Amino acid sequence: MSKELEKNYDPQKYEDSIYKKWEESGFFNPDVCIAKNICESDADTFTVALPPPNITDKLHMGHVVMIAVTDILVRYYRMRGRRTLWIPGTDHAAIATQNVVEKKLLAEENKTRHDLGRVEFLARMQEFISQTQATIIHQLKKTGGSLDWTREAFTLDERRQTAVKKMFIDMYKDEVIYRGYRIVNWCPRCQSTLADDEVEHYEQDAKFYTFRYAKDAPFAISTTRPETKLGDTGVAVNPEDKRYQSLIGKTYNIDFCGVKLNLKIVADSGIDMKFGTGAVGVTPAHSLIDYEIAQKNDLPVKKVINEDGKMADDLNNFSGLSVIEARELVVELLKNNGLLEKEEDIKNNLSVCYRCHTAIEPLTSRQWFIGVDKKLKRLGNQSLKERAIAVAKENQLKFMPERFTKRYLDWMENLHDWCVSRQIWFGHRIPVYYDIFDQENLDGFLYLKKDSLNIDIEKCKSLASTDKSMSFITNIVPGKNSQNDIIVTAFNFSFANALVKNGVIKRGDLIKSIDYVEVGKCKKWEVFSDEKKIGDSYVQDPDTLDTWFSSGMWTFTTLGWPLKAGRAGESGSKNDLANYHPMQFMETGYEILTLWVSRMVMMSLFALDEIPFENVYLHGMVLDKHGKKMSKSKGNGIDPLDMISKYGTDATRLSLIVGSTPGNDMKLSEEKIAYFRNFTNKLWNIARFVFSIAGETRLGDSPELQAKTLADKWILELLSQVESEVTKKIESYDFSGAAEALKKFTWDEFADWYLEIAKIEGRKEDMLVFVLKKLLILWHPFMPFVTEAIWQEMNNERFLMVTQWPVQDSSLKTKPAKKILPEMEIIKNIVSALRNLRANCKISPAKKLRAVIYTENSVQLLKNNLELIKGLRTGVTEIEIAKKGEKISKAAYASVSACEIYIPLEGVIDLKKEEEKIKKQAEDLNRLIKGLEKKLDNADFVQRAPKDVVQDQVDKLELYQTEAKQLKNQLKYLK
RNA sequence: GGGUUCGUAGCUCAGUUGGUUAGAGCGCCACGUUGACAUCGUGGAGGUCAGAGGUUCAAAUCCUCUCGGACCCACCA
Repeated sequence: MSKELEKNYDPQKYEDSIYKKWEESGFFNPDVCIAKNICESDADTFTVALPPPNITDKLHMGHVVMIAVTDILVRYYRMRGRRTLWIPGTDHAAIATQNVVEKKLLAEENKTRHDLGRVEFLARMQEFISQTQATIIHQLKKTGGSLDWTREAFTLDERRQTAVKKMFIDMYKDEVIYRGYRIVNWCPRCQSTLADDEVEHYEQDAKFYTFRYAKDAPFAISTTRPETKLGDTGVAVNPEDKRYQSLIGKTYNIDFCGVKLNLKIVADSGIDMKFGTGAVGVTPAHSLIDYEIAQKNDLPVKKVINEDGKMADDLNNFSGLSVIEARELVVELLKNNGLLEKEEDIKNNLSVCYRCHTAIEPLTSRQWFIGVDKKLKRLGNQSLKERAIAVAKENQLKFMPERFTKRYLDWMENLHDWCVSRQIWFGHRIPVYYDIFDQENLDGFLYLKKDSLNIDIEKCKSLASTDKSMSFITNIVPGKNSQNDIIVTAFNFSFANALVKNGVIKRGDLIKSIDYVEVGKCKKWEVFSDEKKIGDSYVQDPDTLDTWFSSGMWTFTTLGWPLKAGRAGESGSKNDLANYHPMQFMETGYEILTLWVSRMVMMSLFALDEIPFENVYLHGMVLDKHGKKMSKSKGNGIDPLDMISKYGTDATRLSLIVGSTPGNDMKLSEEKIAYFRNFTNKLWNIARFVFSIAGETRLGDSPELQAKTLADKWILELLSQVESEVTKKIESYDFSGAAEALKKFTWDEFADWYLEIAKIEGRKEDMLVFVLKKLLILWHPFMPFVTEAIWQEMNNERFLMVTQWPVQDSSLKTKPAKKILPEMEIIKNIVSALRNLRANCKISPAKKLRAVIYTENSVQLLKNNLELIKGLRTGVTEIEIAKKGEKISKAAYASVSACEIYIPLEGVIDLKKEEEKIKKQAEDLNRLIKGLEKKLDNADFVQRAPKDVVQDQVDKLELYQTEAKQLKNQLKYLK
């Protein structure tokens, strides 16, 4: 009785149930593998953290690449007996996710987050997450990644919150984190700061204005942004510039469009004398470069654009105008007063927010920074930047492909302090607290939640009138302050203090009802994580941390940090940090090398003084078949889940592996995926055939193997070659090459030759089962589902997933020999030649033919394998074999492997046509021969080239000459 | 402006330190359906390796330049 498989492999039928079985087996978890003796407790580790997909994402092809690549290695090393751990999780992606929910809120309820308030808004966020997070996790499981779900993490869950707080506090204590008043990238729409690399640049048409500030100004300046000139506090010139040298150091009081400017002329060698007028208005509050010039020259910083993208209060006519309106007004006034000297069209780069594409405003703001140049005792008196550079230079941290090391180093070397505070609500809130009743300079305001306090307004008014330093506002006009749409009452700190002192409000009640505080004005703060300490007296900083702060900690928070490291060699997740850090591998797209990878390195170095991972493999982008980026708006994206349900996970994954190289973009088409679906089906049918030959009872056994025939020896030899080739290629990250070598063996050798031979020779149960099993093992990392499905059908008790990878015999040659088992090659060559002759002469395969083969040395070999030659679809039913014989005329002739083959053709085809074809072939060959002869006549070549190369050429020439002779013979015999 | 990367058959791409007649899949053409597989088989046509120069006995491969595409970084005040 043989077991029968379905005619076609149906991935839908197997994938989900197999994944469930794997999960239930616990083998994704190294602790279970150790307990069940799949690996030793002190085996080498292979640890990876899955780059956590954003919770708002759907899975895209990039994710599948990442999983396919990593899963190949994870499964491979698991089968090799390493302690293998791959930790899954999701990322809260602060700004991105908040944007999605805010858009939704606006569309569905026409509300902003301020309408809801922080608590209610975060509740909505939570609601949203609970749906989307489940989606992405479900999708991750569909990809077949062998992830240890018992260790699943989320960048904003409770453990990560504890870790982030500790990290912040530790960094603060070491003065790596500091509070600074600096120029930052501000997105007026997101109402938040952005990191430098979250800003994108687009070229646009702009006007370049050249003008004098006023009639009495002794210089003209040029700018594309005249409105910012309201904030100028200086004018910079090149110290070499003779036009302005005499002015350096002087100060001018100027009326610029009705606004008083106090401009000091300073020298800066960075100024290009040839560009514009050679004099640059310095706007410290709204340009990074100007800010730096201002710092060097002690110029004051004057902020003229507010966080809402509108002009500041004290600019008379300009106040409250948008940036664009202000620009138009400035230009108009300049024109009216005859101050505008030039107006040119130029191209310049507009900076926009990478999330919402709103133009960003550089402006000064009080923010939290990570000082990358701060020397740290814990890092041997090196800075984060220095250590992060050193680990890459010392090759502790390796990149694949290597060229990305350079990009990493370039980026690191130019790194500025990193602004980590974000003015959004969704994320890790900064653990900084302010006692607003204990501020030396109480000029800040606090805004109350709508209807949160019942206060006697009249009483407040009378209280306020007693002291000039106290003020309060009610019913603020919406829009004047970006935070105030819902605010009806605001106090300054002095007034709040007075209210508490006079018993109008209880301190705790006041703090509870605060919606927003201008903590930027506070000069004292505390940093701690102690919930009890917070009590009723502190206001927490409203800001949250840059999303990369927490995702930068991913590699060690997923292993339990800040819990103690635990004990290496002992099982259980409490020992993860000791057992599995640093990780061995990180796989991600090259586009976030700087955004994320570099941050993980710094965070890990700070927390543990260890690199987060040893190897970084960067994959390219998946483009559509025309080489365009896949995007939702273009609608050219290929949805991996559609592909998975249509063609199966294995085919989808393989299509992303074969034909792609690390670091390079790849084009993907549905046809390519379909091709690999065909291949999974081919493998399935190989198994189906083996099952039909070998009885069911035998499938589970590991038969004692006996190679009985030539073909048996040949296929085993090939198999062992391919084993070592695949192993080698996986370890050197050549997944495409490994899969191709395997595919070649599977399809071109095993299926096309050996299975056909098996049908003829018969009694191959053991051989077929043996090779099939090996094939399943070798294919498993690449195609986990179909291989496991077949394995399970073979009644194997153990999972294929934890079956041992064949251990390599190190004596095996690394390069496959050109010809394995020459006798088998002779047979194959003859079969090919027979097919070839027939096809060339366009003889229908149905037409039975007779052949005559003359051979000096292989008579016995051919006679032994006569049935093979006849049976392997040559359509030759009668073969005469002899050492030598009489010449045969009017026959197709071929000579391979020292065998002369004749197929009498009289009455079968048009002999004249055939003759012409052969003549043409002979001409081509002669050309090759002449070339080769010339090469061998060249003394330089013969002397200098390696001997084996020369020998190759000599052999080749001989071969050609023989072939040429054969063609002559062909002509001869055709007549 | 600085840097990276790519340009190989009609299409999508391999081609590892220079060394067989530059490979594969799709598509195309011809023939076929044989005891697993039409999601299949056999055979074939198709390339001056973007262009020019150089190094070398030997270049798709190394160097220089040009053209064309993609990307990264910096940035014009």
